[in-house]
Amino acid sequence: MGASKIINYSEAELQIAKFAKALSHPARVAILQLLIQKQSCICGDIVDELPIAQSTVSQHLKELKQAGLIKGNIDGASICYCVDTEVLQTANQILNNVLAVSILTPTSCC
Amino acid sequence: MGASKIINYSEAELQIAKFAKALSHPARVAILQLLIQKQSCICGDIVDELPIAQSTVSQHLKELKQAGLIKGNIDGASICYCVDTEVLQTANQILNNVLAVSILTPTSCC
DNA sequence: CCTATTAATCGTAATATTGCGATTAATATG
DNA sequence: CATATTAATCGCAATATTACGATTAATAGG
Repeated sequence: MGASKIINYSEAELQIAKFAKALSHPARVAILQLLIQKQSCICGDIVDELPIAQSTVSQHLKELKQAGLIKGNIDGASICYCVDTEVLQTANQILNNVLAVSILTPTSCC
Repeated sequence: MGASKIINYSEAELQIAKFAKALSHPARVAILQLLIQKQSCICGDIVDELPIAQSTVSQHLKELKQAGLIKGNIDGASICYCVDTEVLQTANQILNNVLAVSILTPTSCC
């Protein structure tokens, strides 16, 4: 079955998987980077910057939004997207927590 | 098409996407955590710890291995898996680099 | 040599993702 | 009001992922 089994995963595990999934496609990483690099929010400029169709970009933005990584504000006819800094920091922290143990104990055995 | 378009993504973008994809499933996050928590490498114990079939666990391990996050050493009949600490640190650093700009500029606009 | 044990791989089915064109809804502008 | 512009959504096709049982290959132990 394609669906992931409904198993008792911890909140942290689910959170990490959710954030990771959002970043699991280079196009979404590129979009996120664009949103970060531009100081002010860019809107549909992403379509011009990347060689991807408008509908596809919109879909990727939707996924980034659902993962909570970005926010969108209506601004006239266009929509202004930008990064949710707090969420990004939180995501980074959760990941750091998971990796922390491994960083503390350099080489385990292999 | 399900395949991602072959587009000029940067090395960093592709790396992040690759690592993120490896962590984009809670089962793989759980497996990675198990490998980190146990000081010594555990082998097939993962199957006992998680409510997932052996073949499925093997598949997840393969993906973590292909992403370069874990290593596997043959140890008799069983195989000893463990985390590649250096790679994890590198992955974390690359991610931090991407998020750094966003953390420096707190709220952009929305 | 025979038999467990361990873990990879194969085959298959169900579902998810990706990508795009076309359409739609909403706001701006003349 | 008519018309552009912007971005979401729908529908579809191609492909990827997930999960599992069954099988296979390899080693350990008697």
